[in-house]
Order: sequence, then C-alpha cells, then structure tokens
Amino acid sequence: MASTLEDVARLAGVSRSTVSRVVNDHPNVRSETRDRVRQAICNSGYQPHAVARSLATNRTHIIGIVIPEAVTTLFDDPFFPLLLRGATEACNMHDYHLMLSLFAASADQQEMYQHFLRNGYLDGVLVASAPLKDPVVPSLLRDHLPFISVGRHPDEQVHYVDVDNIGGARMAVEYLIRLGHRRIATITGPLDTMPGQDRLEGYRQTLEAHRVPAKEELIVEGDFTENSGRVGMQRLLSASPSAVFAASDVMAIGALKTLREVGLQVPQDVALVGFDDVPIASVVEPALTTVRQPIDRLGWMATEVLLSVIEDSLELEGETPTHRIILPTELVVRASCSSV
Amino acid sequence: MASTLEDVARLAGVSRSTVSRVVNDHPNVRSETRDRVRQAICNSGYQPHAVARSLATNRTHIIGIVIPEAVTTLFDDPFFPLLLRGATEACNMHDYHLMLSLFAASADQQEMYQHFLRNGYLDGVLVASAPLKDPVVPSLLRDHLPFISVGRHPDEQVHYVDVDNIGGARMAVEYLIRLGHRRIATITGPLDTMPGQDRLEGYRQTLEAHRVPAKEELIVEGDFTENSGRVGMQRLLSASPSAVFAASDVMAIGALKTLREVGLQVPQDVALVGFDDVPIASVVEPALTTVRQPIDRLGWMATEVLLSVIEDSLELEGETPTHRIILPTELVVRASCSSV
DNA sequence: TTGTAAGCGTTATCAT
DNA sequence: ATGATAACGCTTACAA
Repeated sequence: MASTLEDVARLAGVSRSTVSRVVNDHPNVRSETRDRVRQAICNSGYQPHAVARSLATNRTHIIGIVIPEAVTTLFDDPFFPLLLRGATEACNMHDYHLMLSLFAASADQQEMYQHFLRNGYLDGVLVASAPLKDPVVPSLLRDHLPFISVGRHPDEQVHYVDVDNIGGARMAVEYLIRLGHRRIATITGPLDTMPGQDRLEGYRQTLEAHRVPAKEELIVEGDFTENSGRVGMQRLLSASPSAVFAASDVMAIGALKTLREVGLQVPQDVALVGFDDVPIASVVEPALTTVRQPIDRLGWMATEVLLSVIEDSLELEGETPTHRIILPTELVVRASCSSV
Repeated sequence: MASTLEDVARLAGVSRSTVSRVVNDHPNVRSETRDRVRQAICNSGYQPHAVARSLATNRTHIIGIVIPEAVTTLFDDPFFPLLLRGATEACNMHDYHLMLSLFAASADQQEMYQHFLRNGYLDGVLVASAPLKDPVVPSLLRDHLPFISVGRHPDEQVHYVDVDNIGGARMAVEYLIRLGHRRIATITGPLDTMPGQDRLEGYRQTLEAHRVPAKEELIVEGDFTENSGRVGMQRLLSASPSAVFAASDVMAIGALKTLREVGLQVPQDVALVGFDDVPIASVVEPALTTVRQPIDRLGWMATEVLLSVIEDSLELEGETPTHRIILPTELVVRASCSSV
C-alpha cells in the first residue's frame, strides 16, 4: 500500500541511500538526481515511515506531557487547555508531537507513570504541576529522561518554568496596602504545593516590607477549592480583617459567598483579591480583582526549553546548567477592593 | 544502556525468540524456562522497546485526537478537558496512548493535518467537533485511516458519537411550553456546524409538535460567543418574546446582559434557557436553566468505539457497519425561567 | 556523488 | 518447546 524508500529508489533509478539523502536534505547529492528523486517521491506519494525512522535514529520527535488528574478536575479553570495550547504551538513549530497523559491519583498510579514514561516513545517529558512530593520527578531523574517541570521545583538538577507566584502575591498585597489596609488576611493554597507556598511567601514578604506584623490568626490554609474558601473565610471572621487575599479566584468566590451570608459587603466592608483570573472572576458580582498569569506562554516556554534540553542531551554529554525561568504575573484591578 | 531482548536471552541462556514469547505471554513455553526468563527480565530491568515493536507489528497503540483551535478558544467551556479526560481514561484501560493535536485555522492547516495524520505513528484518529466542511474527514477516508468523529456527521461511512443535541433542545423548549410560553425565541449556534443545526432542529420540532407556529422573527443566528448572544437578543427585542432558548450558555449570558441593560427582568419578564451547563451557568444571577451534556462520557465512548474499529480493521477486511451513537442530555432546572 | 551493507529491537515463520 | 532467520523501513558509516 504505502510506498517505501525502496519503491521510490526503483522509480528514480537510484539507491535508497540517495533517496534518504534527498528526503533529509543532505547536501551531497547532485541537483539533477535530486530533482529526479523529488519527482519520484511526488509520483509515488511517498511518506517517510516515522516509526522506522525512529528505530534507526533513536529519536521519536514525541514529547510527553503528564498532568495529575487533580489539576484537570478544576474545570472552572482553563489552566489545562491554555497550557496545552501553548505546548502544542511550540511543538508545531519544531515538528514535534505531544503525547498526553492524565493520571487518576489511584493505587496503580505509579505503574501508570512507568508505563507512560518509559514506553520508549518519548524524547522528553513535560511535567505539569506535580505535587512537591510526587514520585514522578525522582523517577525521571533516575531514568535520565530529559524533562522539565512546569512549576518551580527545589531539586538542583530540575529544569523548570513557572509563573511568578511570589511576585503576583506581592502585587496583590501591595495593592491592598496602598489602599490603606492593614488587617490583611490570606486564605492560602495547599501548603504542600509550590504555588501554595509561594503565594503565601509573597504575602509575608510584602507585610514585612511594610512593617505590618503578620498575625497568625489572619492566615488560614485552603486547598484552592470553593468550599475551602468558604470555610476559610468563616474562620477568618472572628479576626475581622479589612481585606482578604485568596490564593485562588475559586477560593475568593467561596469567601465572597460567606461574606454575603453574614451580611458583609464587598468591597465596602471587606476588600477581596483573588489569583488566577479565571473567566468567572470577571462575571461575579462584584467583579474580582485578581492576579493574571500567562498560562499559554508558560506551556510554550516550557516546551521550548524542554526541546533545547533534548538537543543538548544529544550534543554534549556534560552537564548543562539548570534552566530556571519565571514568567511575570500581572495585577488585574476590578471592583472587589476599595480603600479603607 | 537499556537492555534488549538479546541481553535478556543471554542472561537466561535461551534464544531471543523465547524471551519474546515470554514477554508476549505466548502459551508454548515450558514453565521452568518461563520462570528463568522472568528472573532475567527482572534482573536486567528490561523494558520492551515500543518503537521496535511497532515496526515489527505495524501497530503503535497510539491514537491521535485532533481538535480545531476554535473549540479550544472557548476557555469558559470545559468541553476540551472533559473530552480529553474521558478519552485518556479509555486509553489507559486499553493500554493505548493519546497524541494531541490542536490546529490554528491558518493557511498551513492543511499541511499540518497531513503532517499529523499520516505521520505513521497513529493507529487511528479521533476527530472532535470538526466543522461540517472540514477537509479532515474526507482526507481520513481517503487514507483509510481508522477514525471516529465526535459529533454527528452526515457521511454514510463515518463512525460517530455525539450527544443528543436535538433531544436536549427539545427538552428545553418543551419545558418552556409547559411553563405556558408561546412566544419562544431562539438564538442558534452557527448553522454551518452540526450542533448549531441540531439544536435549532430540536427547537423547530417541539414548536411543531405543539402546533406553535415557528415565526422567523423569533429566530436569530449566533456563533456560540457571548457577543453574538448580546446582539442576537438585541435583534430579538422588537419581537418581544416571552422566552428565549439560547443554543449555548455563553450566548445565554450575553442575552442576559442585554436584557438587563434594557431593564427587563429574568425570569419575570423573559424566561431564559441555555445549553451546555458550563460552570458559569450556576454562578450567574439568576442561575441559568440549561441542558447538560455528558462530555467526558462522550470522550470515553468515542475512544472505545475507535479502538473497536481499529481492531475490526485488522480482523476482517470487509466493511463493518457504521457506528452511530447518541448519548442522552439532561435538563438542569435552575432559576432563569418562570411560568408566563 | 552514489551505492553497499550493517545495524536499530522487535515479531513471526519455519525448522528442529 | 525452542532456536535460526528473515522481515519491518529507515539511517549511516564505509566503499567505490
């Protein structure tokens, strides 16, 4: 059915090496021959067989992207599609393909990882928002499979790209302080994740910079869900903050509902800032002031870096420096904060 | 580095055929030998080389999923992640991998298609929400690559899985009629897409079934975007409908904003029904009555059918019947409709 | 500049 | 039950 190098060679009256050279744009082939071969390729509708090529070159031009199911579950959040969009864009540019893997946090997760990561198809892997303790990173290091983490990672050897969570949180709290707030509370993300930690860190840094003592009763831990925003706000009530920085929009909306229930007005009684800038943020009443992150650029950048790491891993065996890239975030001012 | 069949064979003192048999669970191998080989496999940490295997078997266990960029752009809509979630779940169950492709509607789109579809890596393809006129379907038919369409397709030979758009629209309009409405308008989806057509068809069928004449001034075409909902509603205003069926939640929200601007109350002055049940639908004021579709099941089902089509394409060369599956939709009643 | 031939790591057919 | 051996379609020294 499908024609092979051999067929084309016969058609053009040359050897298959020559055809291979033409296909791969090798310089050393007479232009007359080249034309003849090109013609034959056209006539036969030849398409190189990627699998065979991979076997010979030991390169597939496929990268994997693994995303823990948990992230996918936040369907209010376009994080996932935006990330993929950026990643595919970069892949298209470099003639790479993207293999997708979502994992349910189940017992056989570990086995799945292995199955996916060492399936022999992958030139490299993009690991998105893995929890800090996730076994996938050590596993990849052990296998010497080129990979990059989307999200900061403490390990010295791990390449990563991330958005500036600390800076974003800083901007948010900074903004509240500029509005005159001093009793600023925060509902944090899960503190076993990097974004959770970083957004809290930004909060702390800003208070410190302005010599506002960080009171522990103004800090409650959430887990990025709406419900954790609700209960977080409930627990915060007794500390009567004048402003709340929620580490995610979804939690901010939870907090908003709690505030409404107890008859407090946003922004008049309590100012509210979120993080992420999900679509709902602009729809909710009042529209939410929040921190926007360039997710698609994150996916794009991560892929670009991964591909360069893959190239490097072929060229020089020596250790290349670890790539660590932080993309800027942006404060989006809407209606959920007023000055004190 | 990585060990091969050959290595294992040497370790176990057998030929590589035997090792291959053990790996593939062939029956004809003495259990003693089998154990010895198993041991050797363990010791060497052998992992079969998927690419080599594919070359030999002409099967990759990879399926592609192509999604036009347009769909991805609707980031308010978790269609895309939900579909992928269903698809990956099915893939995981059957030891298949999923290769992703998003396309910008650009000039080189056609070329990209080819690059992705005939790259030789794919055992089959899942085509999601391609526009009716999209060249990808004819292209796949020509190449004899097994594929399934997510979304109804008129071609006799095309396997598809879809949600019941007609039935969903019927339920919505039926509900409005039961509430006593007679002047029911609709803002349709783009009429060059199947969901656009089908949701309009459901609207028409229901009116007819209840002998309510379908007035053309009560029908305006939208394109699923919020803005088209806004302007659609504006044009509808002069026809003063008592109820509006918008073919998507996002358009319904656009319509809602228009109604608010002209001082009409939902549901008191105008009842409003959407379609999709996106997250925003339950957040908006008033919460939107809408039609829910089982997107993740859609992705799951489509994958299951595709895999069976792939199997069939190997077994019998004869034409198998075309698979056509419609998954039920569900009316979600919230606060945006009241009786007339 | 072009051709020959040896891999790449499997599977599968055929003897034994 | 096991072992040679020929594919699978391509790349890539090495020869010519």
